[in-house]
Amino acid sequence: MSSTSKEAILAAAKRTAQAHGYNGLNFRDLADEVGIKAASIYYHFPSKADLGTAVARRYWEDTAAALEAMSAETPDPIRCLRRYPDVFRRALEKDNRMCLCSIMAAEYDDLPDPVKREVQTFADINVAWLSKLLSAASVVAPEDSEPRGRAIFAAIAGAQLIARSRSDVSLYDALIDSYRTAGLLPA
Amino acid sequence: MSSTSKEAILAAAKRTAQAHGYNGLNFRDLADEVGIKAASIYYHFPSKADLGTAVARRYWEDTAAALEAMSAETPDPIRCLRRYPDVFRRALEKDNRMCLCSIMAAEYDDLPDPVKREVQTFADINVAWLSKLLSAASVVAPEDSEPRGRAIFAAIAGAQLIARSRSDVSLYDALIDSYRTAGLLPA
DNA sequence: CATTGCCTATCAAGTGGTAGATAGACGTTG
DNA sequence: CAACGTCTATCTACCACTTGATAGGCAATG
Repeated sequence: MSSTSKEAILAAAKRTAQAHGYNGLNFRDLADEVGIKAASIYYHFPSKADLGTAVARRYWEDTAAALEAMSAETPDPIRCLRRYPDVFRRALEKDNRMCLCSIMAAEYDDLPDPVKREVQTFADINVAWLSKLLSAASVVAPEDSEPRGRAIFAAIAGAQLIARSRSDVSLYDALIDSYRTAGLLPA
Repeated sequence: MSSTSKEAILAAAKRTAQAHGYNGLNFRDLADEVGIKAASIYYHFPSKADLGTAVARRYWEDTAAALEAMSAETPDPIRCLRRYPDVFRRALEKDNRMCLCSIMAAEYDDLPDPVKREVQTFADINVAWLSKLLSAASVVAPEDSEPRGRAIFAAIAGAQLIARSRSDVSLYDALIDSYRTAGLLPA
């Protein structure tokens, strides 16, 4: 079997990065968690930048798959859109973590360029998914679906950020609720 | 005059932290920027945690003053609320920086407790100011003004975060625009 | 016997923090 | 006035530790 280690490294790095960001990643702790030595990580990832890129790419790939699964499972676009905030809620539930790409957006200046690109792709796939469903649900005019999708994505990222700064998932719920009341999210 | 250095350190630390966060602060670079030696910073701030706390406190104090000035200058609450997003826009204009407290919210797990408290206070004063004006402007029912204030604050923080990840101020403007269209912000 | 996957050992750079010295300003006191 | 002690603000010189990264070796597998 080729490298179960590689997958384990990716998984551990993802968890750590969701709590401490790209800068919070370090090879020693990562290796400890996986059960190998720090130097061995270099066998699988030639540099920290490569590891960071792989983690961020895997993250949006997984998210894209999860979103596709969600819209397959819930064909009604309005009901499906209603479930979208749950995706971001789950990170908070799991030890007050964040969306990997939000935390990396905050570190933007310190990110290697390839990592930046993956972070942007994450935003792109979210906005694309949202705007497709907004369009399908006729929540907004088709030409407004992309800006609205972007707005929803940004607002939810913000809600997660603020809720995290209080370690309070219920604050996240309250914010999503307010977005609905205000008309940003379909009620 | 007692320590112009202390003020210079605070100012430099604020600038750096708005781009690289609390973890991005380091005494050598800070000292270089101010024109003193790293060890000398310890004369003014006994530890990095103390420096971070002082920076964050100063930040919300300045913000509170700016918000008060704004509502004094623009008595009409609706017009004043319209100006609120400008406060966060200015950070992006200045070399793609962020609100200090948003970037620190992302680093939440690595923050000393006193710093966390200052970060939360920043959110508090913003929400209080917003909900006061929302109430005065009768945008929402008085009992809904606080949740709505929170929602606006979170959404704007999110817009700043996303715009930063693209180094694109015009994206921020577009997001604020969408918030207005959607009804989150008074149009 | 070459490749795979991991190891030990080490490095250079950078980190927050400490110890102790110094130079000048200031006020008090003989 | 001059000598003294003290306070302020800074310095030089370290230290212990962490970081990403490299070199080279070792055992198993096919």
